[in-house]
Amino acid sequence: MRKINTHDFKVATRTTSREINRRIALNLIREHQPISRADLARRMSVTRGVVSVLAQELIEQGLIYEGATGEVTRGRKPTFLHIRTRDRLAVAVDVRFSKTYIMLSDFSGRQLALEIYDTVFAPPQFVKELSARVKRMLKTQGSAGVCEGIGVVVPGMVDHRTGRVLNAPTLGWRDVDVRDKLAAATGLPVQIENSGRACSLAHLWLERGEAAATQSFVYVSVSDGVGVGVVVHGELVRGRDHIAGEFGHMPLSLDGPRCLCGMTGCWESYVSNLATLSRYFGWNLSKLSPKALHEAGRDSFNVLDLVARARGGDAKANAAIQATARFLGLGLATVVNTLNPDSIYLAGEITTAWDLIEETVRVSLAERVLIASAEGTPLRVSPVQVQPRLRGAAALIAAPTFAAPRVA
Amino acid sequence: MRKINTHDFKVATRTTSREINRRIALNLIREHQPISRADLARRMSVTRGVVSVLAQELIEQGLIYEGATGEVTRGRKPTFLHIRTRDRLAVAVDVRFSKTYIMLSDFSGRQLALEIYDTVFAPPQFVKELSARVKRMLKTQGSAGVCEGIGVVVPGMVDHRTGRVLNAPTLGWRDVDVRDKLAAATGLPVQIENSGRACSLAHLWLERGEAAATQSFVYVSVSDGVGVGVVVHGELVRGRDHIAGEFGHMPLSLDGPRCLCGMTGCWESYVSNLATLSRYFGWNLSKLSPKALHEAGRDSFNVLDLVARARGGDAKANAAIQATARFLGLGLATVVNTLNPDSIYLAGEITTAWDLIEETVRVSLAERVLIASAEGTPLRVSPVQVQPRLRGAAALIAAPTFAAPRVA
DNA sequence: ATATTTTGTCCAAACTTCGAACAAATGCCC
DNA sequence: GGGCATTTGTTCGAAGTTTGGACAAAATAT
Repeated sequence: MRKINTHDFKVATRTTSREINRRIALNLIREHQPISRADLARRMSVTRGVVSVLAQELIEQGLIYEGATGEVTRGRKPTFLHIRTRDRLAVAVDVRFSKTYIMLSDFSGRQLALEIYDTVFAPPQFVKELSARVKRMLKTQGSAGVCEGIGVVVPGMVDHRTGRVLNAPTLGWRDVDVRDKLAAATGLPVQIENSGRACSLAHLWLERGEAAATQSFVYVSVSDGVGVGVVVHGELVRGRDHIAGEFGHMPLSLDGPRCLCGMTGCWESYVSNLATLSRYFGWNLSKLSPKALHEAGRDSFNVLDLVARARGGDAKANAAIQATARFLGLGLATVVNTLNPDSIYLAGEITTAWDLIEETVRVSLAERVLIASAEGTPLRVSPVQVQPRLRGAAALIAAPTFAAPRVA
Repeated sequence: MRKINTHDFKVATRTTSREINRRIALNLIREHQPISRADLARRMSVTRGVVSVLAQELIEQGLIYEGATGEVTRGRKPTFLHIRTRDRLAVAVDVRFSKTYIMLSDFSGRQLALEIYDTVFAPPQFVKELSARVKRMLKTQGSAGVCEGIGVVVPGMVDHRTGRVLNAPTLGWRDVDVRDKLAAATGLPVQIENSGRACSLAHLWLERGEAAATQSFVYVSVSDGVGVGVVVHGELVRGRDHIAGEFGHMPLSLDGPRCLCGMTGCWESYVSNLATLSRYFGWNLSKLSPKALHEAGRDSFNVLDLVARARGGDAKANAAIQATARFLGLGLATVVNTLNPDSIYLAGEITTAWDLIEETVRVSLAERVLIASAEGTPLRVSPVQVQPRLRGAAALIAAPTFAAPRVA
């Protein structure tokens, strides 16, 4: 039950009904393709006549196409409808401390090309280098279709509306305009988003199958920091100042370990890769300088190695991982108690040890969850190889095509 | 940008546009009444012809009525349209440990009658007593209009969909069916909701003026416990297990004081009325038995008295209040970091000392908020006398009349 | 008195969905 | 092979919408 915003509403015109139904049809085709008009009509509970017109319009708009005819036991063979995603392209960019990733993707999130290079930090050079590489990639690899925009994912706080990077400590960026500069250099529309939120967008817009059914979920990505994307009622929550989802900096204990953000006791300071490694090596985070902390995090030995040692029987490694798992669960309990999502998705290096830590996470989660039924909140691990950040960047461009029309 | 739920959508029919626009018109009339058709047409950017038809239908449905003609400098005088709320009634019930409150309210949340009696705990007797009183109240005071339902607010966890009280520790209720029993006894539709969430509903649906503009806010009610209602994009978040909003039990420090819920270090255990009083009297909560805790909370000396002493120059009283204010701000920081609402509304006895504590709350909030702009999140105190819980109960019944139609 | 302005209604045009009829395509049965 | 049933996809009139403009009514300004 949504309240109408009397300061920002949209009245229905005589074409609104058609717009709504066209968009519903598009999403049903996306989910059930290949699908016939008759089948679509049954799913929508409208007459085949209406679907015929809707399909015609979607074909004219280039959003779907007619494919082969299907087989049925009796009667006229249906002509199948398909989503046109193959030749609609997006460039996805993931800027990280060490490397910048450029992926050419189609609108279904499928990877067509991938390029990795050392991140350039100075914003003007960053834009110059990136736009040159994007243009080259589109020239050599983009013959399959038309590129409709560039999605950029940044580890830090981003004002998605204005396209400015408010604060990305690992890159050393403060209030930097990336979107407009990059748009000017490439001539393509650019969208920019925080990495945690981008991952949730990837899940919301590009995931297929049963996972696509949840309209309210939280995506928690644990790596150098803890990135979180919150999706409520099928919509990403960005918030007044575009910082919604920063669960990483809620306190587990106000006087806990020192966090990179400058505060103490943040969830992130208990579960980040650095925290996990610190437990193993016995580092005292509060005593290390910020610079030393960063270098420690970039060390050649990382959490994946630690997981390997734990699997190899290293008890100390396992203990470090289990401790992280425990704090992961305790923090997730707050996510469950406050947002009570349909499910929680986890990503990051530590999740490669999911079989080792699931029990510990669940037990500690249950410890601080208020009612028993909420202990059953599904926890799902999103596999590392799907590159949620890059897919999220692509989703920034692809999503508007499939979103519900704004109404009332 | 909302994703369409392909498993639960609603196609547009030929009457959908009209439904949408009728509902928009209704809400605009509600906000700007008295308002003429012509003015409404300008606000909606549609022709007066359309508004004429919409208004006619709303009149036939009994949702609005024509009032006096207005004054205008030139031209034909407009006939004003008004919302019909005076003769549409709801019964609001607030069940608390000591007393049960019954309010007869119109659809604008205005109080027509109020009855207070000692709470009956045994569920069957509770329903019997309550339904008898409701019926009597409607007979004696309800001549002004038609009662369209009963809204019940309970201090505990509630499954709003099934109408069951999952767990209300202060009442000693576990998995009790209230809604259907009460509906059967009175013959009226019954809605039931948790008190924190109900307060946010009151704010969302019954507040007038600028406060009504925020579509994303958090309502924090501090009394025996901490009740929180989360509204995102104009819609209350209930969650998978109907526990969304339980910020009261997120940890500030995992090894903090014992909470009534059985866990330790919950925000509630730092800022509840009991916690504030304990600081003043030097109680050790962890050592008191649950029963003693309850009795301490029911003592004759309460937070209002403590505030009075602080105003009177009692330094110890002031210190206790300031400590609570500090923890209030630290907890609110997590609300800001995770949901980043447009504004936060505060209620409860402690807010009567807002002039004394605002600075402390703001400073500690700023301490743990991630970016400077978010420190400016408006904190507003909702005055005690407006009875947010009872208004929330009324909102449960009144809201469906004004909600946006479900579409796509 | 007349002109001007504003409100509210009315009507044809354009655009929807809805329901039913119809043509096309295919398999089954004799 | 011919008829029949079944399914798909299109077409068309009916009914419900907004759109844009015309028009009457009502009130003030000149």
